[in-house]
Amino acid sequence: MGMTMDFDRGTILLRNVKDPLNCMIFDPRVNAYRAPAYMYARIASQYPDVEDRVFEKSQKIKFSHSETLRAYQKKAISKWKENGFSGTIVLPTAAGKTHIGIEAIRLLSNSVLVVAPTIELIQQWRTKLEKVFGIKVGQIGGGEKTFLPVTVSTYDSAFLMAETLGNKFKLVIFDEVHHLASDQYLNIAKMFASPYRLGLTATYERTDLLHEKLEEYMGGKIFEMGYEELEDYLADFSIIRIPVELNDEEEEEYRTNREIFLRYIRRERIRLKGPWDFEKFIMRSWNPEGREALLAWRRSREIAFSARVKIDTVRYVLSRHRGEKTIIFTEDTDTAYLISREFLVPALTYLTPGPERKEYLDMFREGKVTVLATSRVLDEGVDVPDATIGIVLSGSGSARQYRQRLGRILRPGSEKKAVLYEIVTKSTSEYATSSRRRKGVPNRSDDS
DNA sequence: TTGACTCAACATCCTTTGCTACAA
DNA sequence: TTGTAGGTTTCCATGTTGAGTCA
Repeated sequence: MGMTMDFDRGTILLRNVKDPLNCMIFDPRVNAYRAPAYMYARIASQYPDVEDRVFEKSQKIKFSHSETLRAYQKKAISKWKENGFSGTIVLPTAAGKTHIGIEAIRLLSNSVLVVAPTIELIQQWRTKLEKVFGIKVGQIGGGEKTFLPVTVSTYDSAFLMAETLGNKFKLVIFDEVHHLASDQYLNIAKMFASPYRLGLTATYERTDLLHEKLEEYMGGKIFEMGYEELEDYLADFSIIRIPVELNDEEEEEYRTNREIFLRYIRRERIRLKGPWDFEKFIMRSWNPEGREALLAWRRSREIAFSARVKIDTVRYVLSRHRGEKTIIFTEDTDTAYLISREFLVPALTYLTPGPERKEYLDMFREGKVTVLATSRVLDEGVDVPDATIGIVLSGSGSARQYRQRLGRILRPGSEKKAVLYEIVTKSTSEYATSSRRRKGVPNRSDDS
């Protein structure tokens, strides 16, 4: 009796195993060994004589198209090849990650699933792939369930259908692969048998360090290039931090609230150091004092975010760049709408319905409006027309968000010098937050 | 198909000096 | 002695999105 290998709802089922590997667990219900599907390639190479029924007989697809790649893109691809067609490539937003994906697909000429976080992104991939290869591309997610040898899908749908999709694609490409590291989505990587894997992102590292888990499933980071090395291709840019002062009233209120918060954590001996410590604080705050401290912290943050003087500073910056395309980023929706009312510009938040969003973005592209106020919606995923000026009015300490926002004003081939302004309230915790997020981003700042 | 809901998942949320037990 | 690591598995709130349901 020869050994056989089948795909069974996200696992590999192995029968007649003589010497099982560590990753295999005996399942008495079916009298066979099981291993997570992602181990497929490793198992297959361990047992050359196995009868492999995991994938349907391989359907080589001919993709007649060759991309002309830039030098660094070629290098990235060859690294991926050297690594056995697996691993993650890290490139800034504007560096043409799609081209790399297309080249990867052409290279393997096999069934492929492209996974991306939003419907908009998978549609972009779909359109692009259909155009480049001249084929029909399937889509799973966003109300569709058409399954073809080349298919795009959202993370959500790929997760929901991993049991049935896991043995259909030899290659999986994860766009914005840092999402894959989260709890549920990681199951996609585990339940897919695909031996070839490509991750793409501009921001691999996560503050919660979960990206370390991607090593096992995606083959780790194999190529990285930052903004500095891309200089030749990108618009010239600079970063200017503008410190502003709270007015007396705000200062007073900020202090009061800050005190309440600090007093509590000092008394409870809560240290806020790592990214998980804040969770602990929340967990331990199931009491009136804790709640009060939490609310106070929230209030103080709010004050720093929406300081009156920031509005005036925005006015000043706008006057210096009249007519240039400008995006104003905020952390909360209220401030985005405040800016919208104050300067009579459109505001884009998660509350803005789809068609309206499109309309605003079109107007911005055509230059009918030159200023957009937005919360976090434009941070990732959406195809935003190029802007040359960015104003970060408030933001989190996330380096990812910061880079993404910077990426919004750094499109290749642009002649104009791009400027990112950061308006930060002095003597509040916002200053530290600002420094935290700047880690790993080229330091081209002049504080003024 | 659209449009409204609801629900679930994800991401961020931080900066400082205090205590205790253990390892080097 | 001096340094350093250090247990709750979950979720105060807000923002954002995708999937699913039902009219």
